[in-house]
Amino acid sequence: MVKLMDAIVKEPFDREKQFAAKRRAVIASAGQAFRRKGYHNISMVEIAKTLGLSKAALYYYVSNKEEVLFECHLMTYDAMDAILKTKPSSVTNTLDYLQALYIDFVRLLTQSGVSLLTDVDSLTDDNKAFVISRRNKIERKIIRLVKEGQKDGSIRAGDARLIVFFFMGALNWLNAWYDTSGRLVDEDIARHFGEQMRAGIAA
Amino acid sequence: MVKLMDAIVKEPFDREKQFAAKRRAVIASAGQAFRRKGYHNISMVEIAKTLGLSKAALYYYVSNKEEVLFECHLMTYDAMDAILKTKPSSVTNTLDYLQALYIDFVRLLTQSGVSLLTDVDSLTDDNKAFVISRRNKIERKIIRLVKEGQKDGSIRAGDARLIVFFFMGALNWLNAWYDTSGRLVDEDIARHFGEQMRAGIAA
DNA sequence: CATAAATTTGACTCTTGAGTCAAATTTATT
DNA sequence: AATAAATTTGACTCAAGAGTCAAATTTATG
Repeated sequence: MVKLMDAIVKEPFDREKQFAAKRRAVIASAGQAFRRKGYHNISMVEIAKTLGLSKAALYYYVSNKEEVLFECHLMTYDAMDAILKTKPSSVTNTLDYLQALYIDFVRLLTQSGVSLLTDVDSLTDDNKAFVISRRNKIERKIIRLVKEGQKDGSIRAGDARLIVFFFMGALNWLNAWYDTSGRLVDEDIARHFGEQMRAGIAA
Repeated sequence: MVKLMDAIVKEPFDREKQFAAKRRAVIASAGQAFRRKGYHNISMVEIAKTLGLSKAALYYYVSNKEEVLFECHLMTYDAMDAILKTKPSSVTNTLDYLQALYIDFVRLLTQSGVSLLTDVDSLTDDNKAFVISRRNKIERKIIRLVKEGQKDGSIRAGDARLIVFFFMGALNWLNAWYDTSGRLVDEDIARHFGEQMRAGIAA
């Protein structure tokens, strides 16, 4: 068995970096599993074995299962925030910009290992609240963009919240079928989703 | 506490009907709970208490938890099949028909207690396969419709499968946020989703 | 190559929740 | 009211999986 963890060794040998990197690898790998089978259908032992570790070793990097789920969510929202920081490249209108963002979101979910997790209800109340607030923050940002687009005439009228829920739903659902329909090319999905999203809201 | 089960008494007194009705009530109530908190975050005891029963009584109607989840899925797909049986009312083109179907789907999810369940991975392999095959059947039917629409010129070109995944995703995701955003009116959601779906695929 | 810190492990404990069952209770019917 | 079937229950068993810990092993560095 190839031990995933071996790959991560950094050079001058910084213990903290090493540890942090392995920890990240643990979270990421667990995230994959959570997405594929669901949080409760995957055990810590399985997660450990996938990485070539024993359960006890896993707990050296992580203090409990829920923490892992929590950090998975954080990783995803960090990545989305990063995309949202991108400024509109030039004179494009809001619709164009929104479409570009959306395509980046799709790419994030298909190409990187990052996934939009669902099992929010399995989180502690505190963590759940935190994760939801981050999601809301992103949602609000996009809603604001839609409203702008409605002002500058590039996006058609209608409840901005519903408009956003619709296409963000399509995005969220991606993870549910993406794994199992291999014959679709990532970039094709991104392009197509970008177009269908745009057509759905263009003025 | 109001015992939900009391409401269901039928008249001439048919034992089988009575039993079947209560059983359905159990499944439906459990389905609500599954949707709200997730299959694994709700115990059989909780489901029982919601109905004013003890766990043991619950097991009089149902042989195990997984069976309940399975039947929830079946109920949903039955309802969707029923909608899909609706023939296009008159001379409308395929796009109009598809939009009408879609609006009915949204209504199904917002107005009735029926919900699109996610925890497919918590099912037995057999049941999982069965449920997925039913979902695929529905998906294929809709894909076929899209292709028809592309032929008759009402729907724009593009990979029919991706087109369907997109708007069905928006639909699936409804359940995730619907509960918690009460200020939206059901019929508004249906109308809006219908429009955005149509605009996204119209030729 | 000695050593101290970092990492890993096997073998545990403990909790939660699914599922069972014999006995108690309720109900429709005579 | 008596009774037989249907329904409900309390009090169990059992398995799975999360989390712990002292001891063993590996590793970077002098």
